[in-house]
Amino acid sequence: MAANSRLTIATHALTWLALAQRRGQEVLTSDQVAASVNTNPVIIRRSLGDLRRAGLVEVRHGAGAGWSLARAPEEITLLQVYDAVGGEQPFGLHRTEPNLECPVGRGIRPALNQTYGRVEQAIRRELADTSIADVLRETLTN
Amino acid sequence: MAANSRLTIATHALTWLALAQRRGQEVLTSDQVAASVNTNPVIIRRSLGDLRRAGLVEVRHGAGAGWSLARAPEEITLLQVYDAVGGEQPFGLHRTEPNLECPVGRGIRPALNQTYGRVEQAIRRELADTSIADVLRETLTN
DNA sequence: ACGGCTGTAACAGAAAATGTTACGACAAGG
DNA sequence: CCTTGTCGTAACATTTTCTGTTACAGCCGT
Repeated sequence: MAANSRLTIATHALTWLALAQRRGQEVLTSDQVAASVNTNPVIIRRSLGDLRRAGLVEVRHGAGAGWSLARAPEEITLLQVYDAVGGEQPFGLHRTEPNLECPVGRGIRPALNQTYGRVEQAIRRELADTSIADVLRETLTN
Repeated sequence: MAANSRLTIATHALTWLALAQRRGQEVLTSDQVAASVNTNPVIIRRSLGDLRRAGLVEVRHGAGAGWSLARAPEEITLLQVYDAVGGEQPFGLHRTEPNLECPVGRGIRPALNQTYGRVEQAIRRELADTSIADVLRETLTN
């Protein structure tokens, strides 16, 4: 299984920003976030860069720079994060085009796209139901 | 995106077996299935081997060997296929353990597991709603 | 102007999925 | 019982993707 962890990394960063904000810390640097996630600061800058383009976080440059949430944790859903970091399809179609001379090879891709589309919608519904505030609350109770 | 195509390959093979069966062809060899999927016969043997272990297909050895469905196409759901081929999680957790000295690093994995578990259940519900017979019908209308 | 931090390119490394070759095991049919 | 065609699986090659790392230019408070 090659599941990527981008949604996890981004959610972790946002949750950490939310907690820091609540504690009165205005901004966090990518080094500080990286220390919590336990990875390289560049990974964090890439991830938070995606979130900035989606309008979920703000960045300050220059001396005393760093990241902060662009809106309240209750207003950020995991679906927004998923879209921001480039949501991936759970299932891939054929890597090489199937044999179009076979009736199954010809028609199966649209048929599967239909089913896979329903799965994707189900995923989106679940992700839309969870906010960063929810994740932070759950995180602190564990 | 690294989505793997195992569910797609397995479903394609089953759909092709279902159509062949309806046409009166008792068994298909892995070469014949591979020709429709447009891949290597070994890939098909591996995939159908998973399905055989799950009781979804039967195999005949020796001369005149090949594969056939072990039950009616209406009785095979994509959820069974998903489980047979080793369903993968849509989202991965951190690759390296987060910093456990940080409250977020300590509690976020169980929190995310909870949300990711709900997503997984939603996926399973959708897959359970589609059978190979459904896929075959959709495939032939396209 | 200085210093600290972001933004991004470029490359290295690792991991996973897929594709390929090869060969032993097996069973139907002569 | 021997031939023939196919499965089962190991071993390896290839491709792709994700992650990690280094490096450096750009920005902006102080």
